Amino acid sequence: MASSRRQYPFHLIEPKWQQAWEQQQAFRAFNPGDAVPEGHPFGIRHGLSGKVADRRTLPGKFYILDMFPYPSGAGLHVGHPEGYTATDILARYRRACGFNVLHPMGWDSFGLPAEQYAVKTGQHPRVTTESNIANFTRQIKSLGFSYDWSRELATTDVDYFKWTQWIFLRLYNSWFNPDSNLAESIETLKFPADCATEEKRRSFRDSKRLAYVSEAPVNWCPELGTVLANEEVIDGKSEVGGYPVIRKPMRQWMLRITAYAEKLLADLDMIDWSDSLKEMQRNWIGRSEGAEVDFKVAGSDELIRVFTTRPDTLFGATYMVLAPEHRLVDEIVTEEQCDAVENYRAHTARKSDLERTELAKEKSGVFTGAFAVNPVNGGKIPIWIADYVLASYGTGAIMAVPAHDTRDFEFATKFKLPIVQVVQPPDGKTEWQGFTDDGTSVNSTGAEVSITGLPTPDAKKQITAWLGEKGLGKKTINYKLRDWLFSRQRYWGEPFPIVWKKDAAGNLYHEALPESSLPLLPPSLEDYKPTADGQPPLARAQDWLNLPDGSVRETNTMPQWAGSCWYYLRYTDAKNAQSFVGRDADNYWMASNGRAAGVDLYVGGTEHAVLHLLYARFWHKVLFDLGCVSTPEPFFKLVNQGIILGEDGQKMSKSRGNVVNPDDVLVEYGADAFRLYEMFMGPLQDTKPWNTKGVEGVYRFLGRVWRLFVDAQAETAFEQAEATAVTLDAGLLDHLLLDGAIMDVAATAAQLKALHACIKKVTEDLDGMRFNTAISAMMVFTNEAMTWPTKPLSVVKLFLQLLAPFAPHLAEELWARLHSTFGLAATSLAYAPWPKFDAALLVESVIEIPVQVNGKFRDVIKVAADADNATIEAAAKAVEKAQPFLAGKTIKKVIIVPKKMVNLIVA
RNA sequence: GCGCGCGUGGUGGAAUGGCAGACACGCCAGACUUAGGAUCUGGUUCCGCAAGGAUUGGAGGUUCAAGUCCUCUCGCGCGCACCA
Repeated sequence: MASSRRQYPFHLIEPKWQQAWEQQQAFRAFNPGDAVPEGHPFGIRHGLSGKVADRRTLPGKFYILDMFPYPSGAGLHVGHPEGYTATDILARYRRACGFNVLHPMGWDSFGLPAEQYAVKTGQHPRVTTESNIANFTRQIKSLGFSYDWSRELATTDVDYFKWTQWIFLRLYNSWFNPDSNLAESIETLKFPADCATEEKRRSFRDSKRLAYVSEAPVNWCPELGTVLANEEVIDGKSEVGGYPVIRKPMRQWMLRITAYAEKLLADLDMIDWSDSLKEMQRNWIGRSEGAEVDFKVAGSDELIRVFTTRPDTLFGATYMVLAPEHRLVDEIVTEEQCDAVENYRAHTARKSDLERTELAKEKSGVFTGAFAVNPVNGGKIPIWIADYVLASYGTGAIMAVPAHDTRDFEFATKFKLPIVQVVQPPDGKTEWQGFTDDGTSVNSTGAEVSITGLPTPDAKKQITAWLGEKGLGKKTINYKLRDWLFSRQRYWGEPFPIVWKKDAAGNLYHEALPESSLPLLPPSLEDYKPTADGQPPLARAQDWLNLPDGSVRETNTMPQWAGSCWYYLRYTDAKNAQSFVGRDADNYWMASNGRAAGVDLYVGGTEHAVLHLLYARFWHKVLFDLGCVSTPEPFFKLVNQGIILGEDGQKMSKSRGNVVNPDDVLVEYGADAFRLYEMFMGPLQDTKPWNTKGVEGVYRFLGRVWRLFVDAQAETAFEQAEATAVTLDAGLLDHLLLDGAIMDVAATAAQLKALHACIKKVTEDLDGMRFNTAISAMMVFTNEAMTWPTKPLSVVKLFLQLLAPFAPHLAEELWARLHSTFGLAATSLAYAPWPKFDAALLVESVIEIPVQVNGKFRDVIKVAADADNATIEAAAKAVEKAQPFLAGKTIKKVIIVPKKMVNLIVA
């Protein structure tokens, strides 16, 4: 701090305006039906002051959303405000353009760290969470973001998670009807004829719900005493602490996201996300088209169904592989092979999924002793088990075509299994062994069917059709996407509104609580650890757990993703007590704006490219099918901000000691400089290193803007007054006077041109989210304006409007001073109409045109803007610097691009 | 391995197929100054005294004209990764 003199008194200006905005609720967004308070700047701008707004009188909406943060104990890092600054600039810009802007902030506040702290200290997670939220709020507010804080929410708010639980009940009470291709109420489900008893009907219904129960292996960490999400497990160890994690089957709640695989894939086409992001979602969904084919087991009635994307290679199937867990393994294994198979299965069962994939570069497997019959040619092929076939994908069994599949090729090579060519590569030179691309079928003729000679796509079609006719197989689509494991054995999450009961036969079954019983609060506990026998912490609360009628509550809680799946909807109607979101609010804020629909702009880190964004799209689509929301997609345009690296170009981390704390930067340079620097570093989407010298650069720019407006002598007086003042308050700013060169005079043509060039550039760059070049345009303007002997009021005023979204505090202060000095009516800068540039002012009468000789730049000529080609050609030929290259040569051709350039082609 | 993206001064980065390096950092020189780590002015891609030449990872190509379009290649980053 002591290192240098302040460029300008941001330490007084910034708190002053932050308070003013808060007092005025300047950035409150109004819903249809809201009364706009008398004198609110939004009301004044739009003629709604003191009136009740409705859809007809409200201007068009613009919904700009940040991914809400998890309020960690570490506080904000410089990566958070990068996206927040970008959205804030755009929110302020859109407001100035006349939109009704929704720009909210909230907290993704359930989560493991607060719970682990609770386990260690006994401190209730809510206490930790609230103090972290308070710290995040302070930091975010100190940056001057124009959030509508009246809509603030936290996923841990009872009024919020009540509705998260409500949405869960909607999922629970719905099924996906393949005929309508929609989620529907479970009441519309038709029972098959054999569902005679209530038990059977219940079990059938439960098997169709979008939220259902299954036994699935989970990542259990005995040391931490908790289950971890897949993304919390790295190399078989817990991300926190590095303790071993084992796979353990447990009763789990699942959400049937796979029912939406096709819609989640297809609807990517209607939204404006980056190609790479869409690609990540497509990869995750992993659609693949192929066929299911049934193979008979020789000497048995059993059929083994395989999935293949290459039915055209069926004639080349020389063996078959089942996943070790495949249910038919026990049925078909021969006595001699029994021990070997059992050993192998036991061995793979001990491996985690990770070990099975990453460590098993070398193929392994065991022969079962059984054989299958290839349906196309009757050939007997051996059946193996191997862990390179996954039980969870396709049918858990494959036909192996070693000639044309890399994995099968490796396996066959290792175990000396036959390799038969059935595809000829298109060019004769390519080796057919291991050739996996399209080619022409060969050696593919059987007694009943032949595809020899057909190109791969035709061969696929033909063989699939034949299989279908014979009832041996059919065209199938498979997805990598799995159903979503939705339960966690934790305390600090939403409890499931579910109870367990026993039927007459003593079988457990689940039942939803009625909506009227929501919210279901978690019990208070002394100890947040799981029980000794591994039950989730909620099982400790006996009073809570056991209901008077003998039923028992579900003890799992929902994962952190649950709350973030719908928070953007709640923001539109954050205080609604009757509904998760009101129909009018949803209709207004999520309306189409003439394009797809939903949130107009969503900005956040790429780490949520798949999980959060896929989960939220899924919930949204279910709610859409059920008629609860009006749009099929939640987020129309999505932008990922890049990562900010440390000054050393490395990822910021405590251990490297290269973490930049926004609080420190703010003390030294102020919020406006911080915001400006975050945007000036480079394109929003890029990864880029922090550089404190760069902050100083934009800080100096703000200082130049300050000196453009403020009288130098008055500033010296102000500094002396400040030095002797007992208390520092904004009143000291009244010592400042505007620079005398700012006058209410007509602007020169050059001044107007500089201004309007700046308006044009800043406007276009804001529309394209090119913040760095917009800032550079304002620097260019300032550098030029510094040289002006007089600074016309009309020009510098408009410049402040351009600056306002970027450096709102400084702009507001100078705006207010300008208005008071010239006796103008005080208007709110935040709602002042965005300036329009006048293209006529940018037109030059004389323009410079580059002259090239043989495509090489030699000089520029100055000609009238409307000069004809003959004039330009003559001028170009006369250019002095071109003469040495023209001498003694004939000009063969002259290329003139009007107003752009001249190219003289010589021989 | 597959997919996506990116390679421009000492640095961050600009450039609808038409004057490469805007703007900023850093550096150099000067002015003001007791002082400068404030401010202001000028310079700053490389080679060359200059004229001029070279130059956007590398090699080809298309074009009157290529950082920009095409092909190949090298390097970096991200994502997925035995998905049949």
